[in-house]
Amino acid sequence: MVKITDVARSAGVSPSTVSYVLSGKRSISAATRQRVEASIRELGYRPHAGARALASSRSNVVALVMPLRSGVHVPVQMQFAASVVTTARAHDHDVLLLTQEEGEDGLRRVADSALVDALVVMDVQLHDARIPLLRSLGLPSVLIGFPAEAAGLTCIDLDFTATGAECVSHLARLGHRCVALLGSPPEVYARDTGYARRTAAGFTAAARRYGMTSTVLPCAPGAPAARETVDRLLREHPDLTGVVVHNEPALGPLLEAFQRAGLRVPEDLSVVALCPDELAEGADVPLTSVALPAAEVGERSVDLLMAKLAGREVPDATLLPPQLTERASTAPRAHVNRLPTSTDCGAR
Amino acid sequence: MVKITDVARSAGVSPSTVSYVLSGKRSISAATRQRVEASIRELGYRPHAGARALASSRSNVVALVMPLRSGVHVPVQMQFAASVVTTARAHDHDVLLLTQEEGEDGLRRVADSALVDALVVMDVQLHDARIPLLRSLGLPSVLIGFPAEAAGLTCIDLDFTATGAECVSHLARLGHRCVALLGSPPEVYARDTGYARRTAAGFTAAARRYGMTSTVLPCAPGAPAARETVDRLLREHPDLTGVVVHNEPALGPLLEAFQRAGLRVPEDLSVVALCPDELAEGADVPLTSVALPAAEVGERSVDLLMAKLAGREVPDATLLPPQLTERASTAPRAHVNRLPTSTDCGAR
DNA sequence: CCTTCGAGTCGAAGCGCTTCGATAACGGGG
DNA sequence: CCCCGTTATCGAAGCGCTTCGACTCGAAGG
Repeated sequence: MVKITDVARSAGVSPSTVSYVLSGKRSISAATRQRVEASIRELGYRPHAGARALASSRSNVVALVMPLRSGVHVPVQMQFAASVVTTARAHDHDVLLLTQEEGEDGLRRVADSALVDALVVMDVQLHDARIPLLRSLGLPSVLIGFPAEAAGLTCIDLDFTATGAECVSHLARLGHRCVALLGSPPEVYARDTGYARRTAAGFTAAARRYGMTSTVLPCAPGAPAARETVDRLLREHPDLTGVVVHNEPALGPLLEAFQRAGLRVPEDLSVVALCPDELAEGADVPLTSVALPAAEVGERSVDLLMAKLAGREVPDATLLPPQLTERASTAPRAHVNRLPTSTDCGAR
Repeated sequence: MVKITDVARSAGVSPSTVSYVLSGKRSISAATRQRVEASIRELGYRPHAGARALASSRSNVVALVMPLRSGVHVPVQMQFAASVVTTARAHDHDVLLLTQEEGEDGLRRVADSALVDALVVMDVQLHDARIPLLRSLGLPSVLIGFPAEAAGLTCIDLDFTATGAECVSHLARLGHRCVALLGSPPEVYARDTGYARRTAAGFTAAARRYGMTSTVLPCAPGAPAARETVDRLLREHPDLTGVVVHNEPALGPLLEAFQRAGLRVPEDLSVVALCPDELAEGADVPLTSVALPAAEVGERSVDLLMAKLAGREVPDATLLPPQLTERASTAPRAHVNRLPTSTDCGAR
């Protein structure tokens, strides 16, 4: 193994000079720098990560805590992870993979042993047991998702409130007057998930602004439940012409249930989905949708982390604006003129 | 930060004794051990990973090289990753996540900087550029998949030859006499993928053993290509009653094409798929299938790695036996008595 | 002309841990 | 009773790097 003293000898300088060439923390004359860099290349020198971590108390590794078997759409998670790794590498950091199951002990372990400098925690719940720990750990961290008590923590996610609103706007621009949000199963609203409520809030508020009739209906998984939900919806709102579906597993069954109820998409019913683009594109009628921008979330979270590591101030909350992609499942409300303001709707 | 000298002082022993309690590399009296362990717990001591790595030249981290954006079924990759992380943790190791894109430089980097002790490399191609590097790196590694020149490398994968054979056996037991393997697109066979050929070889050999008529047909992705393949297959083999599909993206289109051609599954045609269980279960007619045992591959690869790290000898090749799960898509050939040997077919 | 300052370099002191003798205490065989 | 082999423990020497203070040298300022 070639070490810093070998490089130093070969370049005719002291080890500390080599170190300063590498870190840039002190000025080095151009001539020396070049000699050192040549020696490094020639010898194929790579600093020993452990030694470096010990001396500098920086490991240049960030932990990524992933829900490795959860229900969240897995390709989206992958995209996120890929983006985290790529961005971290761009900042000269590596990524240590932790599973959700390791839990609080795992976080404490990697933090206390100085294995990592910082943490990215995915899939944060409203009342997440890890929150107090993260506060006390003394390592910079970024959370994907917003817990109930987010003050002092750095959190990032899609802006679900704006997403709910954006879907309504889109339908409003198409002339729809009566819309519904088909959301997660009831237990999700009750449970620890902030995004469901925020979407609903944005949806409802926007509908009120537009003077539209709106409902929010939870929807259990499974085809029978979907049929039931649809039946009830159409019974209670016979003039419904637009729905927003924020429930990935129920999406297919719901669409089928609408079809079975005699509604064609988009002629009789416009549908906006909150789901990955692949899913929206793959549907029988390609769906107008808002996707979770996983790659961007990953990149931004690492950027935030690096800023914190550099001692810079970062905002507590980062909300990414929704991007609605118009596809075939939404159309102007039949027999109604499009509103005069109707324009392109955000598909970029 | 609490360090080993703190523990030593608190327990009234020397730092080296604490170290030996932790590592078990020298005998320690029960009394001393207990005092030390109590101090460790009391102070919440965690060895500094960097210091440990420096002194012991062991980082207790393994690298996992993943194709983070590839075409392989993503949930299967996730399952694999989860299994690797969990198993590694059980051996007191952590997992560093690398992307395929980091390539050879990435491997060299983490190896030379002693960031990791060992490597798990997924998605190994027949002529993988990383093979020579892995040989020269001096770190233990395990490859998922078999390169052309595997001698001296530790490789593990599903036994695709046996898989091809097992599918044929299943069909044979059901009385089928004329079968086809619908495989990957032509370029995959030409290109760098060992498993496609091995499946085909096992398939063909088994068919010969059973005295069956058999064909292997590549299949391009997309519905039109699927229809074309099916048309050709039925034209050339009018008495075909069983097919094995080893091509995940083409699976749906192929099934549709068969239906369109007037063949009902399983009444007119028995279908065996090589695909994840979820996909097989989710099909209109649940498919008899052989799944890639991702969790087991992950666990076994880490076990192999740990054995190598411990200096034990391990087999070069580990081939996991296929597990065929019988579902609704295969049935006895119509108007033909089941073979007398017909029994339960391997669904466990 | 002497001081001051910054740029550039070096030497040495650790960072927290492991590990290799060395040492001591203690039985047991000759 | 002495020597030897265990067993249990300690002290010290690093592991390879970063970083801090100190030093030198030349240029700029008074």
